[in-house]
Amino acid sequence: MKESFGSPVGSLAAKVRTLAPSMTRSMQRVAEAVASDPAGCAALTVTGLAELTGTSEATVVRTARLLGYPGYRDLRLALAGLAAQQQSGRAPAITTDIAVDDPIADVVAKLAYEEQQTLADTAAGLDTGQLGAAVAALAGARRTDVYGIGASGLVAQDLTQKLLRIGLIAHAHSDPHLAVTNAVQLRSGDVAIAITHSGSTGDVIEPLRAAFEHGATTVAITGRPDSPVTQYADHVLTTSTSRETELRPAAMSSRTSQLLVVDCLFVGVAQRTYETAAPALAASYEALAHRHRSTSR
Amino acid sequence: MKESFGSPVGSLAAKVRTLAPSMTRSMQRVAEAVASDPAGCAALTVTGLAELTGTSEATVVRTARLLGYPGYRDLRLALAGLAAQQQSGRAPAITTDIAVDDPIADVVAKLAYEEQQTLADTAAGLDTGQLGAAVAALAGARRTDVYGIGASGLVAQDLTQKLLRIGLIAHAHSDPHLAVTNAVQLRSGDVAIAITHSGSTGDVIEPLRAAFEHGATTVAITGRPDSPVTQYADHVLTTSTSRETELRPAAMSSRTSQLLVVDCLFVGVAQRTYETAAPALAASYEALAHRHRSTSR
DNA sequence: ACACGAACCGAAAATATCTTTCAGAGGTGA
DNA sequence: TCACCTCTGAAAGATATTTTCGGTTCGTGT
Repeated sequence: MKESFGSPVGSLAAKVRTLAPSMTRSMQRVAEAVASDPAGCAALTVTGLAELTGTSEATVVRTARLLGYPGYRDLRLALAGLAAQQQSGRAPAITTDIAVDDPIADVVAKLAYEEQQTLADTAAGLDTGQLGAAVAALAGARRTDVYGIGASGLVAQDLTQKLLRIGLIAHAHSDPHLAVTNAVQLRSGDVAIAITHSGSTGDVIEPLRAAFEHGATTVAITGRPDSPVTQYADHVLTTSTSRETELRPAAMSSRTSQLLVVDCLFVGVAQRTYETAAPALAASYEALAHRHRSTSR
Repeated sequence: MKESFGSPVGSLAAKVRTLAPSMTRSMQRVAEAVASDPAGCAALTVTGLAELTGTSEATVVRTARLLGYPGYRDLRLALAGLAAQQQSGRAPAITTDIAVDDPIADVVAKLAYEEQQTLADTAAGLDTGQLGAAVAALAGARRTDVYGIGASGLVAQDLTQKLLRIGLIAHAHSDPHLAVTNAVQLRSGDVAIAITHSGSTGDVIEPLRAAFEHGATTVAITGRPDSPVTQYADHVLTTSTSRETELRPAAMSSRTSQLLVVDCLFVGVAQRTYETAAPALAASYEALAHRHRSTSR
């Protein structure tokens, strides 16, 4: 650990210019090659660079020394660093929508970027007071019912799976009739959660309303804090709504957003019930282990 | 495969995580050293790194190979690049795990940050060649079956819902018996997709195998590119594996990662079948409209 | 013009670094 | 317990880098 790498990297081009006059002709050729294409040169060995510049290995090493590195090896390392910086400095520029003719690599980048954006927006817009209240209710609930339909139905199931894993009693409903029938069984101390992006999915509002009227604590996870579903919700958790495009329907970003909220609920509840949650998690992990074929390791 | 050198540099930590389980003990030591201090390791020779990790040169080289570089020299170059990037990119603040006594606001921030990280890692690690091949197969398939169990089952359903929306024929199976019974109906030109984080869930492997043996095009979405499931997969899509903690089980990040892959598949297919996909999307949107109560706006 | 010396340059030797091979250690399943 | 198989590091082998050293060029003084 004797040596920090050769000086602030960005200055390489400048250093070449400064030192150029004091260089011999062949060294100048090497220096210029290095300055004009750091990435390319980083891929070359001494011999390669010597050939490229029409000089010898010795000259390459001399140049490296002159530029302030102990030898060619270290110059090369610095070059790789420089190349990486240039690379990353290049614009993120993924501002445009996904187009029909985008190459697949762009699709991946854009989708990832947009979902990241959605997460950031959701986290920023989430009311921690409401979240805390919902967590408290869940942690103390006798049982919990979750309503969701379509894409939101999957989120409802995700939440249910998680809660079951830490020993709580939870059910997900996507059949509106069954949901209502179950909702009327709820009473004070129980929790009902409705998940709907639009906030106006009748099939989800009805069961929440039934639960609300029977005295259960109700929670709505929706992208529209002013929508009908919030009428019957004691606590409203707002998901973010991002601009939807033809190739990226709203369902996609709302799902990401809803899942983050659900995760927050889960972790919050797990914290509050840590004494029972931790062993329950461990137990369910154990139980699954034997369902996996032994792998290569 | 064309793959330029050492792939997008930022993905190194992620690659270490996905590959770690398939590594031997000593290789893991090396990989961990490299991931935790890229800059430091870039300054070391093979011998130095071998000594530091208490292993041999051979092991260091083996590790470099496993990480996808032709040899240690190239790993070292990539490391130097990574170090330079970190240097300039200055790390964000939230590094610690979620603790039992974190206030709820921190939980939100940390979860959002970690999921963003997961997305970035996944995007970086995704092989666009494989993805493109899978998309092509899906776009031309007579029918598609998707297998997934537990948390992955929800992802399977999500994919199915999406494909149905653009007019493709797709089914999600979480019952292993039914899945196999259906799988043997598949034939050349059909597609079967298995989703499993561990890659060794027997109940998901069996149906994929059946489909594979009956000539269907098979795709595996897994976090373990070397796991049993890939034996029967024509195309392997790798999801990222992030460090799991007690309060944030692996299922959480694997789900995020899987969903991104699924979204990419969907958008890719929608692009390829735009002529039919666009009207189908519009139609399903229309069909749902009347199920929503009119809102205040 | 010629001789001399100093700096420059590259071929090849010397050294350092990286890669491969191989045989023993340690573990696993029958 | 034994056979088998994988993991591991020591050492041999291959490359890459650095150093040495003698030939060449170019400028300078006579």
